[in-house]
Amino acid sequence: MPTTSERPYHHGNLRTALLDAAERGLREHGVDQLALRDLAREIGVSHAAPRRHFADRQALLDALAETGFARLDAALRAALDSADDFPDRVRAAAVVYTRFATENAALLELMYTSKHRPGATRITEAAETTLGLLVEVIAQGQAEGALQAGDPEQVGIVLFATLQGIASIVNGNIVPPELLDGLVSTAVQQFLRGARP
Amino acid sequence: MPTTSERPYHHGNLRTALLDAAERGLREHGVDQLALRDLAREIGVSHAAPRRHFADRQALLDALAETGFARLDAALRAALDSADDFPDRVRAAAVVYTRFATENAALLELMYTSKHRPGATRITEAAETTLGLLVEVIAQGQAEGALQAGDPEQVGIVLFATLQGIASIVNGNIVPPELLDGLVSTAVQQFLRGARP
DNA sequence: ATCGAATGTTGTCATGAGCAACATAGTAGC
DNA sequence: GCTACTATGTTGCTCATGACAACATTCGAT
Repeated sequence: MPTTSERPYHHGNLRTALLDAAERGLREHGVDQLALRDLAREIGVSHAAPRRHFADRQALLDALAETGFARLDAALRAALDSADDFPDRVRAAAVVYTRFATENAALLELMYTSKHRPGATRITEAAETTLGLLVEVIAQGQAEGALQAGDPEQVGIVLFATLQGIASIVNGNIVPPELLDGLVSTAVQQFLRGARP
Repeated sequence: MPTTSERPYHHGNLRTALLDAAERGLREHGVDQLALRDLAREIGVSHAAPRRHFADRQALLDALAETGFARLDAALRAALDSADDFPDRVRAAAVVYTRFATENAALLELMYTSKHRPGATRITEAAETTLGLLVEVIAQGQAEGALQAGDPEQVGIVLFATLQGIASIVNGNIVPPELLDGLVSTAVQQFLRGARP
């Protein structure tokens, strides 16, 4: 623990401060504008200080992506836990996912592009975990007889893809944000119709 | 026409050469690695030459995105033209779109992120045109009675989103590319089931 | 043939990433 | 307490790039 309170001259938790500032910057100005040096300036440390916590810029971005998945996961789990009915679970997951994805557009993009590069296994794993949540929902739905039997992976991925796609085109301004709720609702409805026995 | 043969010293069509080189670079090394100076070097012009054709780096990226939409559009139209049956049209569009999207992953990302910034109206329009193709297919399907009535926009967007989402997660390595065809096929099947009268 | 518009070139600046050498602050062992 | 040792920050470089300005060359219309 820090000695007194304010700035122990070793800042205390630069890493966290960097991540916080980075997320704000990401949200407000986009990835491209995110400069390690800016963060350092904003926080009040020297331009090389971040390097002690993140090997390079990409490492910071990867860390952001990782926490992004963690938050998304938590939100999804919470939503799923408070819905018992199967269609309700699908709806809840859809709403929470698309909401997160549109409210954290830049972060989401990071989450889905940080992984291209080899070595970002933790991120890929995080993404798979999230996807796994949906697949589980599907599997339960099949077990309950609400869905036709079949590979829950396939079906879950398609559902996931639809949500991701909706978020993607809304974030891309191809479609106005006002349509979001309606689209999600249409998608869920069609999904339930298309996948029932 | 050039004076002799090789390099008219005014290169002839730097713009095209830049776009070509840029697309290769994009495909091979990603957007982040795409440097105007590299392109200039590769082509053999001075580092400031590109500026005559693209006001800044982003302008080049925007142009790339625009040609991307044009190519995608052409591919989609061709596919749609050679399919008469309604389900076939949906299948064809789905296959062509996802194929293009996965074979031009970096370009696609560009196409969907260049538009965030204000002023990229031409790109947004291009995206809307592409989306319009799908909406048309849906409208026709409804007219043929193959789909339940409803707002073709809503339905078309959802279909589009699903395809875009599938491409997105494949490109993001969240699911292996081998699954692509199966996913597309599942998605189309479910769509047709979910949206029929 | 001449003049103006396109198109390229050289040179410069500001900025940011990455690295290394050094400084300081906590911490563990004695 | 004192002395390493380690973690964390700082200063000061190098390098690459984007953006810009001033200048050069070529092309095309009159």
